[in-house]
Amino acid sequence: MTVRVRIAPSPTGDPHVGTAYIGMINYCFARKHGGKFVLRIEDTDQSRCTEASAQAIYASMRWLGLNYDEGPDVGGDRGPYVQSERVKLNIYRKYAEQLIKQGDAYYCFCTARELESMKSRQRAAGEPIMYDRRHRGMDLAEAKARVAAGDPYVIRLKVPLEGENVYKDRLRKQPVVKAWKEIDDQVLLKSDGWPTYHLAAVVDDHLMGITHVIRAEEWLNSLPKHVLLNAKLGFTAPEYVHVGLLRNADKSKISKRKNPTNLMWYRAQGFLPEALLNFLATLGHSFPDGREKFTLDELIAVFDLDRINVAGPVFDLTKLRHLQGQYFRELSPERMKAEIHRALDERVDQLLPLVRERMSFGGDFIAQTEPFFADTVSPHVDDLVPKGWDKAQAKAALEAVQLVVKNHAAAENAVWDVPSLEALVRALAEEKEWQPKQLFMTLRVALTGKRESPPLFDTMAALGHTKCIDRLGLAQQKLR
RNA sequence: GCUCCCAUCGUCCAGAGGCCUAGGACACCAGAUUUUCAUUCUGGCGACACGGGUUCGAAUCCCGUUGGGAGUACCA
Repeated sequence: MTVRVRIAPSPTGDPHVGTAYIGMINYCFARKHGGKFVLRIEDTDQSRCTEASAQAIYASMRWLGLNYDEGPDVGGDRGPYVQSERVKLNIYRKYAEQLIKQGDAYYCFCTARELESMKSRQRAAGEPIMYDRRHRGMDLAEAKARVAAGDPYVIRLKVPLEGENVYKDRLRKQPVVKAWKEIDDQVLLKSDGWPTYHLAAVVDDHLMGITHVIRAEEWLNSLPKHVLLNAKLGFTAPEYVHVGLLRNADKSKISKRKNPTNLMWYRAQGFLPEALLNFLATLGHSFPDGREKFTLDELIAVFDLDRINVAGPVFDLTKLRHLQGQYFRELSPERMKAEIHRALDERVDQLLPLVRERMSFGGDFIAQTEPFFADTVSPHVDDLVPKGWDKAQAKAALEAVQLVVKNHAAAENAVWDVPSLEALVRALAEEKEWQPKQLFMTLRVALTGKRESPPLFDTMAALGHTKCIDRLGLAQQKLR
């Protein structure tokens, strides 16, 4: 049996680091066993999925070097690899109807409102929250008549009422036991006629000849449904393996509020794909000889699915940065130069509008923008005190602005841009009855170390809040 | 609430009953090298969640407690 594995991301939002993590494991498993690695797009949620997001997934997998043998943009003979296209081929409905015919699924005509009140009643009563199966016993002829009459409906899976599902996940010591009565009669076909994840994934894994489904732990609870679905549909089920979820520092499931989860972010930041992949691989997997820096090919050589850790690892950028440094320093001069150019290009694009009018030669750019690149600036004390002000006043002004700006930066959805900064500082000047001319000069010197600079608020915006706050504080110390 | 999963330094990983006085990496601290910084090197700090079993012997097996996580959608 040749191994066939897949990743099946949903194209909602940015390509996710969790997809890369699971992708890496699947990729290694496939390569290790001379099998195939498939990418399938699961876009059965019509309201949330976008084509742009799918494109971003392809691009980021390619960037990482997680090259799939079959997928939407590379083809393959088990396609199409995008579920929305498969919906149009009527693939899923056929299986849902087969289940109806067999008596393993049924029509349900509950409205969203009905379901909602059912839920709130159960919550109030402290009961488990589940669909109460009110249409499960409906006569099939009657149900079909309602369907024919145009009543909106879904198709639900008939889950056994008693007994339990026992599944041996190769990563866990004990078999996973789950009582059927804990499991809902899952919707298989939605009222829009599209399949839910459960139906689509099981059907496609079968049709695409997937032998091992290696996925995140969040799916463990719905495993019995997938096992049942395979059995009722007469499929030989793939082996299901559940690996730990990536975590935030507080151990919750990794989220973009607490971590950079967007793969495009890493690319934009200049992280090297080798470093990211290496880092991801140290999460949950280890080399028998303890090595922690290795290439993808080296990893494949020793990869062992049974050595994957089930406990969800905390995703901590610190170690990634260390690895990134190692990889970066090993770059050939040519590649390093290319990386530098890339980083520089971005900064030039950002800063050019600020210095454009002050330029006479290309090289002027370096001197003009020096304060933006420097970690710190050293303003001259005399320059910090404009004509008509004394040291104490300049210091008080810097302190006030620093406070205002700090609060602004810490605010929930603050925008660090020119208009908001200008409004902020001008309002302060007005309140304190400070002349903008003098105030702005003090700020300019504090922020850039010079009496001449691009416009103040553009400077602040381009500098970013961390540097602004730091430099405002430093200047105050100079005035003591 | 209910169900399921998990549990070794701050973090990532090693440890498959005696090789464990628990090992490595990152981070942190100290020292050496470096004109400085970074790199590199050396050293230090630092964990088997708790309680019961099983066993001659438990980080390792079992049970319980506690803690954490996930699921509980016509989202995936």
